[in-house]
Amino acid sequence: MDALREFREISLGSRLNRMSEVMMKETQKVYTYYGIDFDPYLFPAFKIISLKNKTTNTEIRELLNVTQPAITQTLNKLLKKELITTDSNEADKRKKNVSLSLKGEKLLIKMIPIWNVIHETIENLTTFSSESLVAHLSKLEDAFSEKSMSERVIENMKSIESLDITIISFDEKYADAFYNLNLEWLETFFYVEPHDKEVLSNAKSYIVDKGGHIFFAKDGERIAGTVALIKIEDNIYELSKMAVSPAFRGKKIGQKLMQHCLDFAKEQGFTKFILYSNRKLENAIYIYEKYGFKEIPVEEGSPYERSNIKMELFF
Amino acid sequence: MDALREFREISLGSRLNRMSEVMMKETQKVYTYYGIDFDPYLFPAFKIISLKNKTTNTEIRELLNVTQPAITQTLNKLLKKELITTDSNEADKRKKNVSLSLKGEKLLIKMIPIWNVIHETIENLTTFSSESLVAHLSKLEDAFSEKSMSERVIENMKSIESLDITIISFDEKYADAFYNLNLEWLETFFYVEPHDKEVLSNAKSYIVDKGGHIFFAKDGERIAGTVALIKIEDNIYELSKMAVSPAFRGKKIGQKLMQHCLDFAKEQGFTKFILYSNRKLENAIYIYEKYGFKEIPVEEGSPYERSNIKMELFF
DNA sequence: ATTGTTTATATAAGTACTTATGTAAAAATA
DNA sequence: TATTTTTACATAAGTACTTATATAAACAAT
Repeated sequence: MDALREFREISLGSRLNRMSEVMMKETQKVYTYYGIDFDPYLFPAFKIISLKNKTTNTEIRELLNVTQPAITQTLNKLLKKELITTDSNEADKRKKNVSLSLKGEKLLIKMIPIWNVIHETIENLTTFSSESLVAHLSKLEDAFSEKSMSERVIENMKSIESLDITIISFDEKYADAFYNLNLEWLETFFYVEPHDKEVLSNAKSYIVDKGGHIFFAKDGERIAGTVALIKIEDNIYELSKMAVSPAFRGKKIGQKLMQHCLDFAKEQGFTKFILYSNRKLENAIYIYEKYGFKEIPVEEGSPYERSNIKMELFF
Repeated sequence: MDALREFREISLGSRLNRMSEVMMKETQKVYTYYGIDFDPYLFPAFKIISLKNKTTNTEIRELLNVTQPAITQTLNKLLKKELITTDSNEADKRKKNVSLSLKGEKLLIKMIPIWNVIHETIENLTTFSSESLVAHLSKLEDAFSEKSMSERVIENMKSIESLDITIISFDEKYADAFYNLNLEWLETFFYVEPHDKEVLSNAKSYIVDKGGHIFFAKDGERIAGTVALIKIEDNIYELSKMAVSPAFRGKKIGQKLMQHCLDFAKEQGFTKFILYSNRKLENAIYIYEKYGFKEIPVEEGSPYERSNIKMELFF
């Protein structure tokens, strides 16, 4: 029995604190495993310094919404580890410029792939439809008690290294995989409409035969994920039906499929991608933006009930 | 701009920690507003002690999943505030029994309605459909930056104090309300036994069909509270199953229900009410005494495990 | 019965924040 | 221009946890 869970919303503060500590400790384990001398508590400040190139105590404080002494102490720890350098600002002698040191930049390069996998691992465990914050927390706690966060991250790191992902075009023998992957994804987030099943179970006639393309990410003979490019008009395609198998989540399959679509588009001389999504899917939209998609107005009578955002990307 | 939000899942640990601190600080403000000398960090341990009646360091530690020294330190703080008492366990001298002190029980009674409103306030803000944990967190942060948690709680406390209550007799359509109100009440103070659920979910056959009565306090269409008169013998009834919805506490719903029962008893020519309660429920007992109930010895084999006081009132 | 192990609690020291306050430079004001 | 106020950062002390370790009682093994 877990009292903080039983108490639900009234003990949310204590429970968030406990979860925070678990995550910090687990992140520390990952760093230790990869022989990295870094402290998860230093992450937010270190990340900001790496992004800003040159910054100050006050600027970091404003970005993180913590107190100024907290930043001073954090910077002192980073200085002690020789990960940053400071010099006094000539224009305003009260200020102290903060930048990454050479050692800091080297560490950054080592940590970025780990951060990416941590991000994907947590995203994978916390992205699903839920009716309350405590339910989301419970699911994450359950996942971590089944297999710890550090174990999951290390496992994902390894499988990313050992996976041999190849991207192939549509083949009728993978039609079932296309249906199952997409249905699983749809059911996680939306109510599946009959039309969805109709399209997914007749992918060839609805997509390929109409000038579109379907790709699969394969690891050996296992299908890891899929994506479709639906022809809108010459050289304009809709990016759609992207789904990654639960067993392959947190392993950058989505990025690989996306990258393949972008490469394919350039090779074929496409001029534009569009896509429809839902604002609820914050994480997905965040990734689309990272690849350069920009939001545009949704037209009247858009093809999907559940879509309330449209994006485009020009090549 | 808020960097922890921008960093999304990768800074989830730091972000949970920040949110936890906000909630603790805001809860402290609510206690201060109501002149209550209590510390939100003590809540989980205090709540467990109040539920368990008699417990130990190790038992609390197991329920909260923190380290044992954390509990020792928390108990020391509660002792210093004189909210708990300890005595050594005779059967096992390593153990220390922990219970609420009289002062602790009095504070508990004062805090319960506040906890209920805090619970409802947070529940209202965190119960909605969302696709990811960070989206849920963002929504809560947005809500708190628009109007702080303490302001919301105090506002809710006040709005509860302006209602139009009417009393009605049992109706099958309110059977669920009868069950939920009583269960919620039981869970606040005791561990619920299977027999409780059996009676509560079959109120008509256990109470009404055996010559008893059930009343509800309504505010518009919202059920605010309930009470039952269980027939013991002709003209002698047990006052029982009184429960007030958390959202309606602190508005004298209990007194209104009690007054209705007394009026009803005189009208019907009843000769006596009896009731069973627990000494922990000081406020309730105080109110019973105000209405003229006098304590009498509890008979052997009284119907409720948790009862340690019996009272009667002649008309 | 003796000895080693486990259990229940306490104590000490460390950490990552906090609040409170100090100091020097810059900006505002009179 | 002189004085006051604000800003940028540092330092000190407190807090709510943690890990490491101590102590005494209970239990298990021989």
